[in-house]
Amino acid sequence: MGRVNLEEIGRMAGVSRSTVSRVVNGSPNVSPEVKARVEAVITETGYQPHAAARSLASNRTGVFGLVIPSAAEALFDDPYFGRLILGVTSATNAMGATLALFLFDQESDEHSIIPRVVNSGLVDGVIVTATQMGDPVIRHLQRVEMPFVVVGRPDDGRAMFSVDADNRGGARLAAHHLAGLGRRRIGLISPPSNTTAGLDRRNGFLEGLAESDIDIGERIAEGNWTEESGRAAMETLLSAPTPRLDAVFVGSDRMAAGALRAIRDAGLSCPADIALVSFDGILPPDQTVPRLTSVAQPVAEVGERAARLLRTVVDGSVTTPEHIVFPTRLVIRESCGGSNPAGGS
Amino acid sequence: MGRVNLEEIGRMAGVSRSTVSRVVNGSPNVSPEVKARVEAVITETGYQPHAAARSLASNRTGVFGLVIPSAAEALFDDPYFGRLILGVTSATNAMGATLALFLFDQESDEHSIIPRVVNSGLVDGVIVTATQMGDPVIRHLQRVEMPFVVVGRPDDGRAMFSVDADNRGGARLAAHHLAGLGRRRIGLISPPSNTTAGLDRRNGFLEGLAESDIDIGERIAEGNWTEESGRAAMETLLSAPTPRLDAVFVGSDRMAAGALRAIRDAGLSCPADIALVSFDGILPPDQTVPRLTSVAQPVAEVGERAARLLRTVVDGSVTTPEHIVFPTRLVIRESCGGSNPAGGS
DNA sequence: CCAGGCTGTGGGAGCGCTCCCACATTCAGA
DNA sequence: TCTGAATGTGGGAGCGCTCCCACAGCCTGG
Repeated sequence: MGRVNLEEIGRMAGVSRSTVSRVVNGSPNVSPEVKARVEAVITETGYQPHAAARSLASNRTGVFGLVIPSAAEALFDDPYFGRLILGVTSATNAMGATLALFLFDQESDEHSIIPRVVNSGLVDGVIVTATQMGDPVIRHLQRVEMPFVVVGRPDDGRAMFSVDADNRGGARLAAHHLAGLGRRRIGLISPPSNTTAGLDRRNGFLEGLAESDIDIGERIAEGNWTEESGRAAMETLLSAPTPRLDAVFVGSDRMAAGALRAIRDAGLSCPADIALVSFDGILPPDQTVPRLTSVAQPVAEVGERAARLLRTVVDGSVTTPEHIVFPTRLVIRESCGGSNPAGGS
Repeated sequence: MGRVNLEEIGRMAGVSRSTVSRVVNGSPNVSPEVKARVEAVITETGYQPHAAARSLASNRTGVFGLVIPSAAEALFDDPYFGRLILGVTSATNAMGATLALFLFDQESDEHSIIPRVVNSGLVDGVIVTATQMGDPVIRHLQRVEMPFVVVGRPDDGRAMFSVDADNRGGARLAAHHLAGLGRRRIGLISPPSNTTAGLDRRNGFLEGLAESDIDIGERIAEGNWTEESGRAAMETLLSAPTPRLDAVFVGSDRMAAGALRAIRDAGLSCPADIALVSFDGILPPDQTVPRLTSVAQPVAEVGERAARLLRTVVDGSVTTPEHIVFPTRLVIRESCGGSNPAGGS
């Protein structure tokens, strides 16, 4: 079962290299009998086209890159990236493509790897995630005209493709929900404001509060996605002068887990003293007490869609920038102290 | 900055294609002046060798595969895989290689993807993880003579390379520790026994108990790595006829989180009523109350080592199977109720 | 003084494909 | 009947490298 090539398959089937190639690639204009004969030989020999030869000749590799810049260490404690990868691989598997993963645990990696990847023809295109605003990776990709899709909302989004969840709308929902439960002294633990996702959740929430005629006053703190930062932020909010807040929106599940600890450590109860709604809907529900009411975003679907969109960009069937936004929805559990029409989980 | 090739670089530097190739690949027998001249042109043009052309000619791709078969969905809730990927990418980044990720969320993927990957010359070799005993993937890799390294202890390990953590030794430590704290009615929540890691942890623990002259009796249950299975297993142990156990070893951090919930739900306290030691040392400590005493394994190091080992296998500098085992160590926190010499965290 | 080795360089061949054009055959329409 | 398209097939060229051999020039030792 040593490697065979097109020529050899052709010899065995009594046709030429070209005809075998046409069969392999599903080109038209091959007679049914010949096609069947060639396919039989292919199955019999277990023939697989040589990836390098194919991509040298055709200038396509069938490999997509997934780029996760900066702070990889911290990121992997968040189930978000696992889910995203799962979504992307599910799409690439389905379309017979291969996923190459590029993580930068150090700034230096970024500068050495990006040029290598981009100029060596290793990948047909890349999916870029989790970029901070003004991230140089995106500018670099634009400059060299490598096809790419951004996961998230790019800060300068006119000239590129992106797939995002409706952070703004979801955060508004959270505000309305807390207001609807009668809470009035509502606080916010915002995700980092140097990311568009962070900004959108923050602004959407403030917008929602405004619509409910609630003034947030000074009850704003900011975290950096980590559990510890959520705890610290909650502590800050709790130490503010009275009256104490009676509800809080936390910009991510992981930060919410930290915030819950701070609430408990302060001798308070969630949801009785402080109602909490978070964002992501991604933590296994039973991992926290009480279980989190959270705005759920469809992370795996985002990844899947990004991969499929990238393919259309790569093969040129779509050329005008598309911005796909997935809806988010409020999943009500215990931490908000509100009603749960559906019965939970 | 359109693609330039070797020939063109050569023309610009006044030398031949071959000489440029020698410079790029660091071959000897290039005069210093010529080398400097060529390097200048390369820097100036930002030249990068074309990956496909190179691998077509040399039969090497510089791409390593990481294969994670079966049950990907569940797996990504466990920080284990994130850490492993981090370790692997850190090594591949350092050696200028690229990582291709192969996840099988469905059995069917496995059968369609493995042959494609293996026969298309897409990767130089693969790292295979988390295989159940008797997994066909490994046999397939052996049959086609694709270089590979197993993460974990292969059930039939004589003829292959592997990198593992000392599951058995770590579990023995756990047994000795609980025994040393004076606990006598000790139970076990074992990881699945169709994995070598599960078997090793189970056997190591039983071995440690035997060395401490403790009989485990009927106090054994088995989980499947998930938090929920840990909860269910603990429930089973607690519902057994008296006398109730006073300590338990849980085969993974995630299962331990579930077990803690079962203990709490039964109105019992950890560590006062039941001391608990788990395995992995991978969960952020503050994620559980009380914080877990756990046998820590160096997951990222395992991944890093596996990648480096794979490279030596691929380039033929190592040919006799090597089995690398990383030591594990007991990290004492609160859940065992024992002394913590180092003061925590 | 010359055979035989090293050193540095150039260029041919070929890796296994895809792309394109050439060509044979068939078939429709004028 | 003949022209011209549609259909099916073969083969040349070339993608950008690496590998290997050829060869010029120089140095060494008998």
